[in-house]
Amino acid sequence: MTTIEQMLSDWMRDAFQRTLPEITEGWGTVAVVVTTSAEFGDYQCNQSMGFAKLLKRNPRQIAEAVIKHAAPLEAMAKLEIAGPGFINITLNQEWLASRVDEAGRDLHCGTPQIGAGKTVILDYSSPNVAKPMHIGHIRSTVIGNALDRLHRFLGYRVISDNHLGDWGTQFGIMIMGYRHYADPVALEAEPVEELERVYVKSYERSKQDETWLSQARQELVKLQTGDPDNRRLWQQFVELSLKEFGHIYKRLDVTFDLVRGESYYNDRLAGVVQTLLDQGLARESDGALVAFLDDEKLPPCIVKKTDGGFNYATTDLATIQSRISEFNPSKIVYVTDERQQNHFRQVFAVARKLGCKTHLEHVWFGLMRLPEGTFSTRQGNVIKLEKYLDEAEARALAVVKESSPEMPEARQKDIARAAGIGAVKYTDLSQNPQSLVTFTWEKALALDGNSAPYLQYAYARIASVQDKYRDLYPKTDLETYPIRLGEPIERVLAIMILRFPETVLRATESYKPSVLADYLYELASAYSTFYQNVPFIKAPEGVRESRVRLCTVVAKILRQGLNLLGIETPDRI
RNA sequence: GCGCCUGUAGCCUAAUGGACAAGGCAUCUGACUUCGGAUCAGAAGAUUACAGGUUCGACUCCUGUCAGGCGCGCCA
Repeated sequence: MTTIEQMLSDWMRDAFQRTLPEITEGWGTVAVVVTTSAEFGDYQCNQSMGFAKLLKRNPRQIAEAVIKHAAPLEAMAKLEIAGPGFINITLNQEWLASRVDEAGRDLHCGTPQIGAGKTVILDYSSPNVAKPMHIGHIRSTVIGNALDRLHRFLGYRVISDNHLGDWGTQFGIMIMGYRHYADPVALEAEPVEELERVYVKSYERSKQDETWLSQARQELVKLQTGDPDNRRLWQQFVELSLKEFGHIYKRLDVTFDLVRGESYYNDRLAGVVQTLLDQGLARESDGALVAFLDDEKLPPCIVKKTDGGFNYATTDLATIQSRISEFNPSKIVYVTDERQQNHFRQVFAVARKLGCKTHLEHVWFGLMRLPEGTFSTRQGNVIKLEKYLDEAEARALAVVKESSPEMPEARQKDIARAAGIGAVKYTDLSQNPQSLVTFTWEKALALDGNSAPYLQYAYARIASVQDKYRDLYPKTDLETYPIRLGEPIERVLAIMILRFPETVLRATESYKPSVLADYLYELASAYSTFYQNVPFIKAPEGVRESRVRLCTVVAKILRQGLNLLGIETPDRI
């Protein structure tokens, strides 16, 4: 299966090549794109202007010649030239209807399986052990998970890996804090909260108390050299943290294929540094071992500290090495906040010097802030993720109770959960990840307008149309009626349906789930117009069945699309 | 100081170098004795931070300025 955009682009390129044989290169730029406005048809090609410049010819004449040379195409209803030389394509009505029919039957709604046979590793979420997840973790988790689902949908073999921060120097401080300050009762009730509390307390003390600090360092060394007591403590921190993270991942419907913390790669660190030394890629500088990079703009990358310890760059290099040898991926994708851009540029540069051929991609997103400034533990304005999700569900529940007071409470809660969590996810997925985000409750948990509940609502209404139809016509086989696109809005819907595959591809290739979210909103919006203005159950036979079938395909796309974003689609809302 | 990123109606956000800059919130008008009103139809709201440049064509690319964010060898 190929997308319409792809098919039309190939066809158009062929027409251009026959028209302008004197041009020998640059054919890759010939492409057909969705029109900017419906008045220009369905798809457009802007290439005439580009070649006109090159050949010093009139772009409209080129466009006319191209149309003459174009091979006949079943899908085509109309080819027109407009403005300075745009070639506008209008698709054939019957052909559209048959493609909608096909998309409705296809397992992937017509999306090509471009990932078949390829492996991709997705590294996202990655919270630190012994610290509760806060609102800053939501973006990596939600965006990473959407990319995860998108890749799987395209046929990739995906290995999602939660690369926990479980091996830093903070564990010396942590162990000291735990031994001296931990409250067994609090530890029982809210383990990770308590771990964070004792960590902060121990950290504060280490800043004033030299003895404390050096004891912490010793505890760290003991841990890293395998001291059984410290090892057991550390193990406990990890387990407690994982248990609590697990609750959140369950609420967010996020699962990982691997949960390997930094500690997993500990044994490989020395080897990585040795390789760098052997290959002359790292050398001693101010007592540390440093890899210098060719790019002037990148600072050198420290791979071994003066105290002999390794740092996160070393770990990431070892991780890459390990992942490649174990999984042989075609790419590795990291989803983190913007602050790590330099770090990954460094690591990728060193990895390539070491001969890494795997495509390495850092997908970064803007930090979340408050209107009054940054989140910080010290100011105590950090919002815990658990609380954020609770608030989202509570707000949604209030709306459900208002609009469906007769509904059983358990049901109300289910819907509130789907809508609340959906809203939270949609907030992060519907905008360009790289923009700066200023957090407000009102914005993050909006339930109207361009939001998850709007899409869920559209879906639920379709589900109810289908139910109603089955009640009224239990014996009719819908499939025996053809899809017909009579009303303009039906045609709009058909075109929207057929754009799903190319949208999924673009969202994945640009690592922007927002591209898909945008599309789904437009689709739901078109559907709402259709729903509100065109009768279907009440339409005459034939038209009625065609419209119900169209609804079914829209429902399928909405469901699939929202699923790719990790957003539930309840049948009632 | 250097580097990376961001600047689009009152607010929040769209727009693979293409046609008149697209939506949502808030505001104002309309639409339920008819398939679900968390909806729909419509109105109003913009010198795309500023100044240059490249281009047939710039929110988009280049240069400079201003404002904000983030980062700048031994924390991850």
